[in-house]
Amino acid sequence: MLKNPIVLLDLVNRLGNLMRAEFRRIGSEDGLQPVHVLSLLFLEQANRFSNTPQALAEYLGLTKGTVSQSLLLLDRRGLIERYQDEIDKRVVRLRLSPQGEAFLSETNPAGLWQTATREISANRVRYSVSVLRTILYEIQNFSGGPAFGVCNTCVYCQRKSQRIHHCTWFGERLSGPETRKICREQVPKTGSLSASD
Amino acid sequence: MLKNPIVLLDLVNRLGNLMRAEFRRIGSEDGLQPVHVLSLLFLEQANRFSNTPQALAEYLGLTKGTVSQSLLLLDRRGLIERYQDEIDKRVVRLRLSPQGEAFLSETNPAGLWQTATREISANRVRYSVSVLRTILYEIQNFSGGPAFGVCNTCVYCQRKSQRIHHCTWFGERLSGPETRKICREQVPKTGSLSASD
DNA sequence: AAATTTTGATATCGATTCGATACGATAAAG
DNA sequence: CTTTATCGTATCGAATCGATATCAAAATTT
Repeated sequence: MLKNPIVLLDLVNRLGNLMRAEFRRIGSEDGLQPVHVLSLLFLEQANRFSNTPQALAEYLGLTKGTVSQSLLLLDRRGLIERYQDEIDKRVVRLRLSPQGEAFLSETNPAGLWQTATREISANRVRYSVSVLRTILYEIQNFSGGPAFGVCNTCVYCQRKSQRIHHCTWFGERLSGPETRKICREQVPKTGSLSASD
Repeated sequence: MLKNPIVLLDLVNRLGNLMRAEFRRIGSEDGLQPVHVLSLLFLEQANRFSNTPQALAEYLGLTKGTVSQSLLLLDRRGLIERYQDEIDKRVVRLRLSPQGEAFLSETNPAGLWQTATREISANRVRYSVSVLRTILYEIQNFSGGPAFGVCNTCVYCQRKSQRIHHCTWFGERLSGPETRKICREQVPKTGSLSASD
């Protein structure tokens, strides 16, 4: 009999393929490839420690050279903006341009997914998220790359008061909204990996 | 706050990207691209109603022309065998060649995934499978393509006796092992979508 | 039974991705 | 100050991929 983890892998692959096809459809009107849509979605979610070409390359599992080309295209189309980092001048920071944000809100690449998950209870979604996140974290352990988790489920994220959080990894203050973005240095709290969070 | 279904989508995308990179690594020694490894994995699992170029194209979310090229390469490398269907002579059937099977067993493309899921309980895997399968089925409803589920969780799969099953869709007998492969016409039983199966 | 339409698969072509490699600029280490 | 490492970009060749056209077989209609 097929081992259940393999069935799960098959589902992840297939859902990935389907969403890839959906992103292709979404982007085709504007001449964008799936990788471009994925890049825009990433930049929408990445926090200020993770909005670099390098981080995007790790997120997509591609080389930085390849990603550099995709970013060039997005820049030419005016969908993203690139600017130099103040402190480390080798680093390029990325953000969505107003057009990029408009593209996402108009096309809503996740629309199909949202429709498909409408009837699924929040509990079941949360449970699945915790399982997949555990797997992601394990894969990161074995293959070295960052896991890219949501900031507020990270061991380094400390809540100082109602509104103020602090990241003990980067040693910086975080606003509330910032703690809901995804970060390349995220290390999940053990509690956030269980089904009961 | 980010809606949980979006977090789940992000995880599926990211895991898909990572496994894609892993498949690239696996195939690189033999000059195979990720899509080729995915194709071999599909053929390993597809039942005899689903081992055609068309089904593979739907599974991968690619056009049949594109898939035809990939299959040509796999054929040239001797990893798959193609043969004409007896009844419908337009249809080409696909199967792994001995070399193809050897490739999968030697490289074990799912190895990283198996390692990463080792510590996760069978229950949690099953639960996640049921959630993702529900989503997959919903996406199929909206976008038209087949869902590719495991045969024995299908409404058309009837158990006649200890060893004999029957598919009321294709109207053919099925052996036990056959009911554990994936089929393009699979329609999940409602019970198999709940968390309690 | 003949003509039409549909379906499965392949071939060709151009655009684009992607990895490998090399390169330049900045930062860090010694 | 020299060396080394890191981040990003540029170039090139191989390969994917979609669009379109074509071919053959089956299904449908007339």
